[in-house]
Amino acid sequence: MTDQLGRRERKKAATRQAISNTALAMFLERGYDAVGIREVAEAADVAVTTVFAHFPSKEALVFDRDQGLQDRLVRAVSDRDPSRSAPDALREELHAMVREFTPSAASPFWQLVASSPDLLDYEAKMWQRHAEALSVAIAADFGRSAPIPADRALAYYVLGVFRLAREAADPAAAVDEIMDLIAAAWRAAPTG
Amino acid sequence: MTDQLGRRERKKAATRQAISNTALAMFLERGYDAVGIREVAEAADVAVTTVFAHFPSKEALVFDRDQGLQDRLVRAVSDRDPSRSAPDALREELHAMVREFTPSAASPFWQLVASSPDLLDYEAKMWQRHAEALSVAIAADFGRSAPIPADRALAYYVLGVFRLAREAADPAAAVDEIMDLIAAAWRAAPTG
DNA sequence: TTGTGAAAAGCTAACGGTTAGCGTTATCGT
DNA sequence: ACGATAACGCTAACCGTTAGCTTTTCACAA
Repeated sequence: MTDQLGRRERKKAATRQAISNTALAMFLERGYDAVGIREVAEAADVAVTTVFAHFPSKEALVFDRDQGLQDRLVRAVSDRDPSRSAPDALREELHAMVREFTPSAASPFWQLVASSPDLLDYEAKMWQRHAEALSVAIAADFGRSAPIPADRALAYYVLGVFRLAREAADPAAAVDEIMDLIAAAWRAAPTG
Repeated sequence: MTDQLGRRERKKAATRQAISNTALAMFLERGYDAVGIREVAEAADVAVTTVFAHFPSKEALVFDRDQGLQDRLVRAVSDRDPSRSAPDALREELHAMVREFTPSAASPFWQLVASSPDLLDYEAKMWQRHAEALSVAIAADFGRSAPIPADRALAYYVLGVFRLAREAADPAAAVDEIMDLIAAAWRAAPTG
């Protein structure tokens, strides 16, 4: 578990963890807007500048955990069983994701995110950052080496399912309803 | 032109115009980031608090002009010649909009917007604010009194065309390419 | 072991957008 | 003419964020 990391990098990672843990705990306890960066730094016993040395923004403190979630859709396309269509693989993955983050069984974490417009905006941009990667995977699925606008559009639509489904009364049903639209659009996309 | 407005409201409107005009001129001349709110207030000869009494944010100063642009897509659906399909009407409207704001013949105003991430974000949110209105119009087109997730998805897709087309090498071709996808999705949407 | 360079962390001070609190003036309805 | 209130102003601050510069801590080689 000591990972062959030098003392230096271990301490750096520890500082980062301490800041992130402290911040998340404070946000969950008192609310995102009610806790300032200066307070977080104070509680973690570091300087404000150190906080920003590890995290590019206040919002990034919150989302330090669920890294890797973003790549699930890309992998669902790229690493799928070749016998399945890409839209089918995406549909299943989206079902799983929505099941985890559905508002009824909402974890405190997602309630926190939902409580702040800043965090919702930041989350939306996190997804958009992966739109390009997903569009490349989709282009490859069509046999293209680079994405055309139609590929980017499909990626944009798939990434939107999560948001739209979360806001729907029945998220699981919404995933199917919307994926039916996307599957139809997929069939209409230029091939080769 | 005096509009039976009282002196009070005329003065208020005049102040608002003065602030907006001054700000936009300064932004265009020196760049959005290089001009601070305090400078704008100074140049317009008002207090900083007065600026924020008229505009909710610095970004809103820039977009005070092109109000009404947002409703074009909603009107394209609601007020169209009944002989045409909604996707066809939207396609034409989107072609017109992309023609006006294409980067080649970009007006200084749109160059200003493109120069600042803050302004691009704000613009994106302006569109999203109209997603609900467009989804209602689309639901009505299907004979529904309230939008279902599929309607919201279609609205989301149509609003995305503008952004995707602007980033494409050939914006006009991209509009057609993407609208073909949307038309296919439209056909797959639940009816009634 | 010691010296050296660099990464990590710290401090101070500020900037720019935004807001709260509170007073002042002008205008409106009666 | 008068009281209510909208519009505006001033001051002072808060908050996220960054620049500039110093100090601590480690890695590595002489």
